[in-house]
Amino acid sequence: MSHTLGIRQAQKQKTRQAFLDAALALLEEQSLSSLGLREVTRAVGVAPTAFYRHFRSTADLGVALVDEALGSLHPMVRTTVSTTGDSEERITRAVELIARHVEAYPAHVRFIARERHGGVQPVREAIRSQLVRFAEEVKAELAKDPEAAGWSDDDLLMLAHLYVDQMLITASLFLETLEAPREERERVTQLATRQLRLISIGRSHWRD
Amino acid sequence: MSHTLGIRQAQKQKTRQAFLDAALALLEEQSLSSLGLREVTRAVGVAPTAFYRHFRSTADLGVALVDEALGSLHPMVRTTVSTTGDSEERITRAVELIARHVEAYPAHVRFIARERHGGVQPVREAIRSQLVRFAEEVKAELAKDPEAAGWSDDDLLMLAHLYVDQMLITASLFLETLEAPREERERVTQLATRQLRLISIGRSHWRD
DNA sequence: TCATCCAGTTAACAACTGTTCTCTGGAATT
DNA sequence: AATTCCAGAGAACAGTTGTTAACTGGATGA
Repeated sequence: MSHTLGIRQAQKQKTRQAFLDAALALLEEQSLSSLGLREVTRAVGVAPTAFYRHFRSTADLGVALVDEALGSLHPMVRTTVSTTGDSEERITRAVELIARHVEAYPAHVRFIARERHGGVQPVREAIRSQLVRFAEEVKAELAKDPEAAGWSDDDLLMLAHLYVDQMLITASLFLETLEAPREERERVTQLATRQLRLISIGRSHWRD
Repeated sequence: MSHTLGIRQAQKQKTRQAFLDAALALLEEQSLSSLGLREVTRAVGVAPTAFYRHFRSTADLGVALVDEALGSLHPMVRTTVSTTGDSEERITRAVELIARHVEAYPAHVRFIARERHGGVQPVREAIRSQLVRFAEEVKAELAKDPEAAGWSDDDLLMLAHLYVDQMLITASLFLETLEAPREERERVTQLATRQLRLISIGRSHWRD
């Protein structure tokens, strides 16, 4: 059910996407709070005033970038944590999936890591609410596991947050090794795997 | 052995500290990469050119702030992780210490959390190297514990990094609840405590 | 006491910023 | 075919930015 957009709407979405792409590129070497409106329009090749047709401010643009970077990631997270295979299998699968994602969308990952605690409040809030959603989804998957028998809701959510934070830490570690020899990337893989393994062990002995 | 500084050097250090304080205050609502030199001098109440007598650039100032925020924290971390009391006792002690520190130096903590993945490379590097030092120190303390028998150096460092990252996550959580009712702060305390407990359980079953 | 030093000042520079108002030309609607 | 709509352009605004050069006056060391 794809409703064909008019020529006008299509062009508008195209320029809007150009804004997002240009901003993301510029944000590899600075923070959102120093990103200028004119800077972005210059990179897109458009008049400064055109910016206002799409965004109220650079903060607004930032919120849109959060949606682009995290919005489409929810199904992926769900299926990754889903209960197929044994613990060790799931861990290596998760770490590899993070590595692939960082390689495929480095700018998105960098943006999220940078602005999660960055200087623009609405963007921080947008990221925070997405991460809370992730944690809730992970919790829902964890609850399906037979190992979760006897776990309180609070404890499940606690573990889910631990996993989500660990995911972000691992992603930003991979980011740093993007231009490093694969020996370094292997080291990060091993580290993240063992950290997840330790958490997994703690999980299986929690009820004691 | 305190060598009395001349009037001149004393004044210089005083204004330098005024720069650091003013910058830290301004950085509560923005990132370092958007902090202007004139903005800082205006806040200090001094001519723009005076800035160059102390720092080459705002990035340089940022590195100095990293030292101020983390440099004096090493002994505290050492004694916190040190092996006195049982596991549960150490955990509650650590969480409370983090809470106190965030309350006492919120701006420092915010600065570190913000600029750890921020847009200024030299500052990121400075923070990274300090965190590596923390991890090494935590590792050294962990090694003293009888529970560390049979642990490889790599595994000890892996656990140490897990603790350091967890420390930062907890600190930034407390930061968000600074102006919230103490009910919220209590919730964060409980969450952080249980996460550390789970890690601790994983640690004690690691050798299996 | 006198010459040196140097933290902070003053003035000026070209370049840049966000935002407003007015205009245009092609798509969309009637 | 005639009218409305609206994404983007153009020009102008008052303020801001980092950096340079030449200066002042009080602390410093001979």
